[in-house]
Amino acid sequence: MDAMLDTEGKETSATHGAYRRLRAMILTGELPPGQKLKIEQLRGLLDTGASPVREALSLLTSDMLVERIDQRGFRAAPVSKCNFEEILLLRCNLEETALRASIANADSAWEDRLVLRHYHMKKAGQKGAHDFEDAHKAFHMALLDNARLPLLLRYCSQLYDLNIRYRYLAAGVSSYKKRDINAEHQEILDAALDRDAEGAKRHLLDHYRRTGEYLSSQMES
Amino acid sequence: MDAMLDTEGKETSATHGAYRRLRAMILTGELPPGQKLKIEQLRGLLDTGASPVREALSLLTSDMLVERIDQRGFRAAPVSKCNFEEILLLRCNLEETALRASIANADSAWEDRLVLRHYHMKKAGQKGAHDFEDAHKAFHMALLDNARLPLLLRYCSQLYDLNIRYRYLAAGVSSYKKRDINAEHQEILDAALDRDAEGAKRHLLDHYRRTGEYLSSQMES
DNA sequence: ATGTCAAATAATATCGATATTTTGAGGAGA
DNA sequence: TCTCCTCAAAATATCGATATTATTTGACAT
Repeated sequence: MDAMLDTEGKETSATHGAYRRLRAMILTGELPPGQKLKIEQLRGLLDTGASPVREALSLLTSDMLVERIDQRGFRAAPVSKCNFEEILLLRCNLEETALRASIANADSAWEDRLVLRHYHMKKAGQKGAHDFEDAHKAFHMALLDNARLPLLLRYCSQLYDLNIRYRYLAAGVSSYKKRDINAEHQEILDAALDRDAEGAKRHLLDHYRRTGEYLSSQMES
Repeated sequence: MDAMLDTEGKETSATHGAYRRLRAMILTGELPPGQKLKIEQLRGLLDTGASPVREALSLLTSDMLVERIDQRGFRAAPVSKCNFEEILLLRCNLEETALRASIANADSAWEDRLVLRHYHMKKAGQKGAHDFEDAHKAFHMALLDNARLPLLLRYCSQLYDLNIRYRYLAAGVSSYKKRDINAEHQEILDAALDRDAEGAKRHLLDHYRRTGEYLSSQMES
């Protein structure tokens, strides 16, 4: 009998809502690396109870976006060049494995999915849409998810998120899009559709390493 | 002024205590795969409040030992041959990377650590000590931790735990120790001390694959 | 006899409050 | 003047209770 105030009604549970919002704030840098995350402060910011905030922070700990310190609460995960380079290294390693397995399982349903994801990403990119990030991730995950290796996919997804956090922190998404990544994505897509594992892997890793060099160069802080 | 009842006093926080105990119960199979984990039931079992139990389950979700279902609570992660094989695959991939990086950074301090861990493991194994598992994991992690890649190490540790869960579920620890793993460990250690990356990797992966075949054969259920 | 709907039951998710721990400041002693 | 101890203030961790949500039971209609 609480008057059904949730007219927006998007979130199923307060915990999940807090999780998504905090996650977005950390990924975009709105909550800067290393910042102390006080329950009370966040409780006010998200206007919800302390329990959902606390549980959301716990969940973010698994994603390595939040660190828990002894009995002293939580803080946003710190960043470092070392950490960034490790993320890049692991992504190259794991995504190569996943991509090869995906291509090994290739079928026409997967090809259809790839083409669609790529199309949606291009469309979102042209409109400068807010959901380009989501479409971009969906395309990259679609490249990998035909491997049918859920643990591996989970790790790739985690590392992907950690990486775009660095992209946001370095310069925001705009400068990233200045480079012609359309051509790079097209190359990856074409190779995957040709079931050319070696070529797809090369294009994909080049794609990541190029972004990596760009970000690394901006990170002399 | 609560009379200082915690004479055992090992646990720093109720949450962490609940986490460790639940983790152990899931790894050993005391809480079988797929079982519904009701808060009330666990609250009684660990005699603590509902909040620590809830938070511990959240943390275990990150370790992929517990699954969260919609708004219907938690359950112990299910097992399958597929899942086991994926764990084995990822371990081989990730541990090879970590081991090579560890050896590339080799120094005498690391060698000392390795020798000590190996000695402790052997000692615990001879006595049939309860803490053989801990020593075994410590040795394997010591092989990898000189890579100084914390994310990678974390993944390896997670996968290690998921793997010993299958070992417990298949037969308990006893039958595993029947095989002569001492020789295998010695080969790995010697190759690592020789800074022979290729040999160490071969012995390590053989070690895992042999265990994997043994467990796979027992898993026609 | 069976399928469907509704009420009862059980479990979860959330809230408000308390107790414990940590942090910081200020004062006493060296 | 510096160090260490004590006390106050703030934040966290935990508990008990409530409201919300799912599940089951049972009755009724088909």
